[in-house]
Parts: sequence; structure tokens; C-alpha cells
Amino acid sequence: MSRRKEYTPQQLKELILSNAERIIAQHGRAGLTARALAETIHYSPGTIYNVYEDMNALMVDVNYETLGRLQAYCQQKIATLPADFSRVSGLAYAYADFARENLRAWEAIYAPSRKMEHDNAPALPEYYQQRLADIFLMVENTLIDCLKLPQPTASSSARLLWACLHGITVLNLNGTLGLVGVEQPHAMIDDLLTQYLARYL
Amino acid sequence: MSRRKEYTPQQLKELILSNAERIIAQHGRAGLTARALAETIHYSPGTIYNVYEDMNALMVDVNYETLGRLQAYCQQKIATLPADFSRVSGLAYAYADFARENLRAWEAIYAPSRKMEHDNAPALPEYYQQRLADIFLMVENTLIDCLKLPQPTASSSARLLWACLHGITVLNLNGTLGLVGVEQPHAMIDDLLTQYLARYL
DNA sequence: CAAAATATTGAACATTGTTCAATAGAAAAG
DNA sequence: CTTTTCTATTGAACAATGTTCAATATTTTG
Repeated sequence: MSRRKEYTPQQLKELILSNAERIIAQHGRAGLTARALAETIHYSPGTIYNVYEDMNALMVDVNYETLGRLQAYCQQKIATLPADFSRVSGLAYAYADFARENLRAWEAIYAPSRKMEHDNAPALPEYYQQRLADIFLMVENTLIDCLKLPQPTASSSARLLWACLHGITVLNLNGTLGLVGVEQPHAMIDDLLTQYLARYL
Repeated sequence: MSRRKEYTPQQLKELILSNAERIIAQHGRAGLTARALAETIHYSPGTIYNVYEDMNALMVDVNYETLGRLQAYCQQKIATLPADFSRVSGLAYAYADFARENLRAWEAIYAPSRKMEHDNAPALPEYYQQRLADIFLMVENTLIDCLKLPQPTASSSARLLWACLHGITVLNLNGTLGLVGVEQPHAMIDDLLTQYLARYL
């Protein structure tokens, strides 16, 4: 069996990746099984393993794409905002909004690898880490451009704010804070930014 | 088969729970399988299902215990500290330190339920949510006692700081921030607290 | 056209969570 | 003490998972 002319290896990989993304958007990480994915693309489970080392490797690619969409989403959101505090808060809102609008894909980024293998956490590839670094840089530059933070401060503040933003988003989406309402995250973000960045406003 | 005199139902539940905690501490959530647990207590897998609805119900109890230990850990750490800013930062350090020292148990709290069941997120029981509320109250009262925050402010600030703390801890432990060093979390916490709470210092 | 290369398969294996009829042993009844 | 009832415990069985790999169908090459 073979369908050599159907797809180039490249196209096949993209077919697998895009369908994996679609399944995750609909049913979350838990819904992405080798068999379910194989069925949607009309291949057998084994084929997936010819393209990806294992399901985790596929997840890395999926998450990489998600990060890319997150970055694009943020950039698009802040593009029209003036270079002042409103752009900083717009960027922060964008993170929270993206997580809400792409809940299952966003959750998958932080979902632990399924394999137990009693300890090993596989290191993330270079290009993946580079994209993370790019995102941090976006935050850092926004702080510099809009609030005139000095370089070294901007770098550490960007990381801190990103982490806080992440925590706010996680706990709001999983209900730990015991509150509901879509406006809650934005109110918390406002509070964080105005207090933490008070010196620069 | 039966060992009626070996353990009361209560004792058997405690035996299961305590051994589940030990396995998680050693091998993480992924290492806690029904069969592995059954083996350590010299029972069969089926017995676990006579005591707990399913493995997720057991995880809820494990996480409940972890939260209890977290709370006790925090209270013990701040007990000797003066009622000023040092107690606030001591409490924040305690959270980060507990997560590091009890990494696998702490991770398990936020690990998603294994079952896919294409959407349902089982609500956490009342007593579990109560313990979470107690922890928030501890933070809230610390802010009031040490920094004289007014009531309504203290409540929302406690939740915000808790969320930020969580984000800082998550991203540091999973390496997203691309930095190492045990002192990193403490430095970030210092930065967060001194800036966010500047008005009250 | 035959031969070599290769893309694809799908059955098979190990491990999960989970169920439940069967049963071994204790408790109750006689 | 024997018989009956009850119940705690079992462990085989089922479905679903990730993963492997010899077999095979198809293309490419000689």
C-alpha cells in the first residue's frame, strides 16, 4: 500500500498537524488519540508514527503553532493602540482573551506529557524556545516603547508580568478563584498593571 | 476472600490514601496506577474501587491533603515572623518553597483528570473548595494584619497575589522562563510584592 | 518488464481505568 | 456446633490507549 502521489512527505506532515490542531480545538488534548487522528485523515495509526516520533512530538508541533497564533493575536491587537499604557494593558488583555477563545489549545501547552517513564521531562526543541523568547521580547519592547522602562528592568518586568498574567488566567479558567464573569480577568489585570507599574505611569 | 479484622473501612481508606500520596511524591501523578497502588497495599485493584468511586475521586482526596499540608506549611513559616512586610513575603516564599519541596504532589493538584469524556469537568466537592477559601483567608488576613489593607481591598489583592504567585511558580518550575537558580522565584516575588504593595509599605 | 526502494498498513503487545460475577471467610441464626 | 446469611475481596475480562514492525501494495529505478 502506498499513495505516493497523494501527498509529499511535507504535505502529509501538514495534514497530520492541521487535523491534530482541529481535534484539540474541539475535544482537547485528551481527544487527540493516534487512532482518532488517523481516522480523520483516512490513514492508519502507523502512518502517524512514520511522520512523528510519537504523539508527544506531535504535541510539541501543535503547541508551537498555538504559540505562533498567540503571538500573532497579540501583535494584531496592539497594532492599533497608541504607544502608552493602553497598549500595555491591551497586550495583557490579549493574552487572557486568547486563552479563553482558544481554551483547549492553550491548555494543551501546559498539559503534562502522557508518558510516565518514571521521571524524564523531554526538553523542548530550540525553535520552540526561540518562539517563547520572541514573545517575551514583544512584551519587553512594549514596556520600553510605551512606559520608557530602562532595558534591564524591562526584561525582568516582562517576565514577571507574563508569569502573573499566566497565573491569573489559569486560576480564572479553572475556577480556583471561585468567581465567574468574563470581566474578572480584565479587572485583575488592570489592578496588577496599575499597581505594579505605578512608578512608570 | 476477606480480611475483615485487618482494617476497618475507615482504616482501609486511610491506607489507600496515604500510599497514594507516597507514590505521587515519588513518581508523580502518572505513577499512580490502580494496579501499582493495589500492589503496595497488598490488595487487588478492585478493592480500590470499593473505597473510591474511581481514580479521580482518589486524586481529589490526595490533592485535598496536599492543600492541607500547604496551608500548615505556610502557617508554620509565618508564625515566627513579625507582623510587617517580612511576614507577607515570608508567606509568599512559603508557597514557592512548598511547591519546590513537594513538586509532584503540587503538580498533581493542577494535573487534568485522565478521563477524556469529551467535555465534562467534574466539580470539586464542597469541603475541597472550603479549604481553598481558608487559604485565601489566610493571605487576606496577613495583608490586613501586616500592611493594614482595608477589607475589600485585602480580599481582591489576596486573590490577585495568589494567582501571580502561582504563575511565577509554574513558569519557574517548568522552565518556561528559561532561567535557572533557586533564588529566581524569591527575587521575582520580592519584585512583585514591593511594587504591587508599594502604597502600603 | 523485473527488481529495488518505500510508503502504508493493521495486527499485535503492553498498560491503562473500570466492572462485576464468583468466592472466601466472618457474622448471625438455629 | 452447624447452617445460613452476609460481605469484603478478588481477579479475570473489557475497552481504550500508545507504540512497534513484519508484511504488503505501490512506485520508482535499472
